[in-house]
Amino acid sequence: MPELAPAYEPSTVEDRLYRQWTDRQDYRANPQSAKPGYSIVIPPPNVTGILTLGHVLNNTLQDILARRARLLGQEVLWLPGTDHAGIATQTVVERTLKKEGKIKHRDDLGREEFLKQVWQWKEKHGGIIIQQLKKLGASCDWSRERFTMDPAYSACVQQVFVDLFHKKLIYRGRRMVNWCPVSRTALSDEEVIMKEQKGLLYHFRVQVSGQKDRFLVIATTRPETIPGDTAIAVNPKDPRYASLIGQCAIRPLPPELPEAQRRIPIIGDEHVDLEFGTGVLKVTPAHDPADFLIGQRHQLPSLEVIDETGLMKPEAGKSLAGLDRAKARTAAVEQLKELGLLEKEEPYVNQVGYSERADVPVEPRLSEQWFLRYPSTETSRTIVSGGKLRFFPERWTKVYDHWMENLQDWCISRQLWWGHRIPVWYRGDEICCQIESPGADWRQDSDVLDTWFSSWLWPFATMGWPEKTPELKKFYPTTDLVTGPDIIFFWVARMIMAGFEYMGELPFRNVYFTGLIRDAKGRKLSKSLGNSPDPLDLIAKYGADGLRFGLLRIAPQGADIRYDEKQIEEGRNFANKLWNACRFRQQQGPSDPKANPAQHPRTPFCDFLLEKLDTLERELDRLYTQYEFSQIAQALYGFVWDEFCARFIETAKADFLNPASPTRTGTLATSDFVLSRVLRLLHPYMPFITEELWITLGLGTETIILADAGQTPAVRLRRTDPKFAEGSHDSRSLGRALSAAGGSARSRQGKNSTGKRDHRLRSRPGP
RNA sequence: GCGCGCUUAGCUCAGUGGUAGAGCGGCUGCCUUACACGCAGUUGGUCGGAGGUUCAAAUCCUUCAGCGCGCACCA
Repeated sequence: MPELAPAYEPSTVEDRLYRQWTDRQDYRANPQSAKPGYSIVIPPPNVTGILTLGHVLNNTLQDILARRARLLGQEVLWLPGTDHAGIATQTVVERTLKKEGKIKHRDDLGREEFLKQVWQWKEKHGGIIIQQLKKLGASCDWSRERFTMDPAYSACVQQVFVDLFHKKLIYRGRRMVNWCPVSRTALSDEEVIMKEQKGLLYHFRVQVSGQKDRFLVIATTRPETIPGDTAIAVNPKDPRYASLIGQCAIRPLPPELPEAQRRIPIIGDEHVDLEFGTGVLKVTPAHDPADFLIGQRHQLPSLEVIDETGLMKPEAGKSLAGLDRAKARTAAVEQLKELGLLEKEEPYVNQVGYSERADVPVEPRLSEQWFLRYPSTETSRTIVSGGKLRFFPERWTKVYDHWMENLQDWCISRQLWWGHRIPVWYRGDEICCQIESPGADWRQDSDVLDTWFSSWLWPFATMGWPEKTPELKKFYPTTDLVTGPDIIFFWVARMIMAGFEYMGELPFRNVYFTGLIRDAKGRKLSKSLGNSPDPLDLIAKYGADGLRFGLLRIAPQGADIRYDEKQIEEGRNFANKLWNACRFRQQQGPSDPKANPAQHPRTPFCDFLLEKLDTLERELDRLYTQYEFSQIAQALYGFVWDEFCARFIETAKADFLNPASPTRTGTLATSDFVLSRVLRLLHPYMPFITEELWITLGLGTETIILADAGQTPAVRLRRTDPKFAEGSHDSRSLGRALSAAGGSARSRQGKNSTGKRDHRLRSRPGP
């Protein structure tokens, strides 16, 4: 038995053990197994992404659940994989090619050649995050790694599209969508982030047609869209303006146009708020969702003045044409001033939708897109509100329910190249929805599908659907899903609906929502702020176990996490503490893997520790059912540090140092028994160090991964000292008893020896 | 505007009816024969404000304030 080093050195252990585990296929899931199944599908990270602290948190939690399930004797499948991440990946590749001077725009390469470049990029960078997860100790079944653009997976996506099309849940329509002028694609409502914007509210006058002195004053935040106005709306109940309904007004821009072409109707519409602004609304059906609806109600023409890249079109007039939206705003205001029509401008704060990826204001835009009317909505809603599919923390059920109650059709087409091509074919006026091309003279729809339209199938498409595979039989529905609340609509809700629609079953039984990791100042971690530590650096510095344990100990359920490197250091310190407790045991002679304290005379301290261990296990069982991961870490920390090291080991020294002590064998047996249990309890959180100690101490010959299987019942003891046991419920009185009985050996010796170290004291600088 | 959450020691947070807790930090002393990634001590809070229920409230109720988040077609 090699002697343990004085300090735990993760770097000498981790890679070696991980290779062993992989070589021995300890993580392989066997669908034929007789054991009860336990499964998790990984939230697939972006294929070109790199590991962040958020991933560390999320995947450590999954690893804990998976390893715990293995120790409880379950057949575990933790299914890994990556996501093609349409917009994100395409943007990165396009930007890189531009930076290298190879292209100015992806059109320079053409669709086919560009896609070749993306695949090359994926091959080169695609494996990085997977390798990083391995460094973390993730016990995924890597033989089943999936990618959302695998041929089999793509076939699932296409099949689902075709199916929903024929069910008439997918349709094509010319509608107002969120348009990102940078990515030049439509977005779903979920990909738009509302941001508060400090702007100005401009009041300008429009002349009522045929009445030289009659003006209406309109308040707007977007004067650049005036050339696209096709009506002026007032509330029919508004006594100020009702009489004007049916008349016309003269749109001021573009001024060079003859007045007849700028004459627009004044209409009455309930949507207009009497209280807001002046009570008069300009209606731009082509560039505002609300105005679009008004336009439909009144059969107004749509006049597009902004193009797909966010530049003003010629229709906007000669002084605006070609300008960017933002610049056009100032220019339009200048024009109004020159025309003497600008009444006033006042500071104004409003909410503006931003593109999640490109971080620019989205432009509401009228275009031909594909939409999905969600399937299986009722079941999906009640399964959560009825508590059959459980969310942790529970409050997210309300958020989910509210969204499900107000479902809007999902815009699923994207004007991108990287993604699943829409399986729809055209020939003249004919349209055909099927996977294979109907013939050479048919042209395929050029759009691809929203990335989430593929990931919503993840729980079953990764297990071989639509075939009835043994994997699906054994592992679907999955047991737990661990993810962030930020994708509750994007992903979680949609997976539930897809699960019911295609498997007739919920996709997972429990969802655990993690918190967001923030820095010490409470800011989100981000690359641009430079406050985002590299997990691999942390692993190098503190070990994977230290990182995992340190982070988990401060990750409260349902709340954001204030990250501080100090806490990872704590994790490392804890690993070292455990290491040394085992090292000390090792120095007393070989351990007995079958140690049974009940068969030996013991001290009261042994009994107290054994009782504490029972309490700990019961407590952990309870906490696991509640997904209270930080409390589990806290309980383990307290047991190892305070109960085992500070109390038990210190008192055990009396036995260890005295070979003649009658309770020596009992103390050794207690030590072995407790360590054997504690290492297994700690293993889900700290897989590397626990395996290393397990094998080195000889507590088991095989891996600790599959060590328990529920085979170790608690040892029931008759109290060696009833009086002591009665008092033992009060840990404080025990602490006093321990001190009296001879604890704190180190401290006493330290004090006793101070006199002998006068030379050292003297050598210090004087007071 | 609607909804949700948070506010407890200097910091980060546990604690859902019964005499205020942990870790870190601070301070004092220790290289001590498992561990200085450590040990022994010690400091520290009228539990955001106000009101109420109760024998008893950090905990339940009402209300106010501050912060954060989600949803929303007031331009």
